[in-house]
Amino acid sequence: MQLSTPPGLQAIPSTCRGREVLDRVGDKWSLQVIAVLGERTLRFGQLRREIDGISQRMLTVTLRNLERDGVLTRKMYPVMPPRVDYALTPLGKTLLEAAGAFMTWAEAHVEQIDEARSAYDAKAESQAEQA
Amino acid sequence: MQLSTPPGLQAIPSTCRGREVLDRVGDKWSLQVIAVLGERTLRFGQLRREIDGISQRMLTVTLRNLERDGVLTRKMYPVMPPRVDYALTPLGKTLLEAAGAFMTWAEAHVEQIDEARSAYDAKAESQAEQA
DNA sequence: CGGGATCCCGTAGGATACTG
DNA sequence: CAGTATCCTACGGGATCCCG
Repeated sequence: MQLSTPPGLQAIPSTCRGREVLDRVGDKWSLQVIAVLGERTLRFGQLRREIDGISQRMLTVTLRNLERDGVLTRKMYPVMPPRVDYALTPLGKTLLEAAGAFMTWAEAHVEQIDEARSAYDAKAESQAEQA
Repeated sequence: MQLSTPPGLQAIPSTCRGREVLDRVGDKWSLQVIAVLGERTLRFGQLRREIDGISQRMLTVTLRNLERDGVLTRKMYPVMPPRVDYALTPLGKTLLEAAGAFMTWAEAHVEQIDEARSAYDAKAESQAEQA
């Protein structure tokens, strides 16, 4: 499946190793973690409080995966009580920018999507009552 | 959680209605459907054949969702055998471009991520055998 | 051909409890 | 504080069969 990019349209490279990346970063929490770490280095508990609704389990899992992918670093201080700092790597920062551009698109069009959704649902409903 | 965009880093707008969009388009098949439709209008069966591994069920639900969101149009011809054409809307084309930029980033860095992963796993393994 | 209806399963991810 | 360990459920998504 080779894409012959039509004029004016950027193709999604469909060798699609890119999907693997999306599988990793497209989950429920990764982008939000990356977003808040884009601001500054944070500790575990700070992340937990900044990211609304995340469980400590999912925060741990998400952080481990992103660390494994080289997106962020984990720095542990052997003190009591324990302290761990998380920060984006250079790779993570480029990811933030790339994803940010997409999320900006999403923000810009979410309203338009809502309208399309309402219109679709209204039409579907009016057709349902004909039965 | 308001983001004060640090210098040089594009923030992910964390009002994060954008997550809803990602929830929709970040699933297993949506981007691939959008990608192949970026080339040209296609019929159901053509889509099915172009997108490797998709089941007809998932193709149907994916198409319905994207139609509902105003990303693509569904045109039915009342003939026998049935014929249905799918095409991107203008909204869908802007989505393709935004997502394409992100996927391009993913393609560009997937190798770097693989390396990070290998390094991480190797280190984790060497630490495991110390126990 | 282009689906809808069912059945079924794996897994992402939430809640809770315990630990160094 | 920053996790790890279990348990449990909802749901994404595959396989299969049927229908206009």
